[in-house]
Amino acid sequence: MNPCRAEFLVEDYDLPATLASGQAFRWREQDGGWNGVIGGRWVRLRAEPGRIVAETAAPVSDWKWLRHYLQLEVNLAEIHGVFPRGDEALQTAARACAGLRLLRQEPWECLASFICSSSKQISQIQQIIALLARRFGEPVPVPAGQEPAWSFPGYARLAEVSQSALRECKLGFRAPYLCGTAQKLAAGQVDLARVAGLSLEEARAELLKLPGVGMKIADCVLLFGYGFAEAFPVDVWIMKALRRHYFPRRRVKPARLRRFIRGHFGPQAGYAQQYLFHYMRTKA
DNA sequence: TCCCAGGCTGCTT
DNA sequence: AAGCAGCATGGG
Repeated sequence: MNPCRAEFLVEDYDLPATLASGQAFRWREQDGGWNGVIGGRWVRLRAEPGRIVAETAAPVSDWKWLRHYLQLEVNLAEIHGVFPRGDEALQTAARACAGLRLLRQEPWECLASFICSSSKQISQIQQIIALLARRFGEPVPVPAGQEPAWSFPGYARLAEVSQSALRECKLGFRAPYLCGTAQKLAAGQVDLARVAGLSLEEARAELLKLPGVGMKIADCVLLFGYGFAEAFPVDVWIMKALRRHYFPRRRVKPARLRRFIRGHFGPQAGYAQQYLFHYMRTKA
């Protein structure tokens, strides 16, 4: 098995911040690089000045899948350019998060990951996802000397797994959610491929049919898995940021908050959300 | 020991 | 529509 290597010229790409910002949960830092699995391929990424160096275990002839995952073609300046002008809090967060990008993940893995995420810290989500892959995924080739790695199990596989087996992967009360969602997908009651072609509202409604999926998790999948740029996941950190910057010492009702988000952040609300989230979590 | 974590569900008001 | 307990598990 010949390892394979490629270089991608990038401007304005903060790889560590991107891979560790709570969007994806399979990246591990090792010796100054990041090891992960994308779509059944082991990948190691390393940031160098002006470029990203990628190594795989298996030969690769077309790197389109990685360019897409990393969203290399996205122009961050254009995105920042449509943020609301007078919003100093957002501008500050965006400057502090320069080079942080939204990844484009496989929808099922993204969905399953965020079902596991509810009321968990990022480090614990990483542990859960690692346990699921090791136990139910398929081994993937890795270069000599590297830790073994597994693909993320498909929903058909998880649909035949017992809740107690999932609880052994530390899912806790989320076990029936992941189980139920996998079974519903396996039964064809929701089609993840079809979601990509729907409007934001229709797509969200479709995901909300799945057990364990509420507004927050649905918007995470819409943003990180499907690239709906206006999706705006609201978790406890974003709530803190919104209250601090936009509703100081006032109590905000959920309906009003949703209206504010829709009206204020604009067509790239998802990026705005990620910057506010990352800034609040790491720098504020 | 206590509080909290990239929440959702079902029940009450 | 809004508020809230309960749900596992582990970090700080």
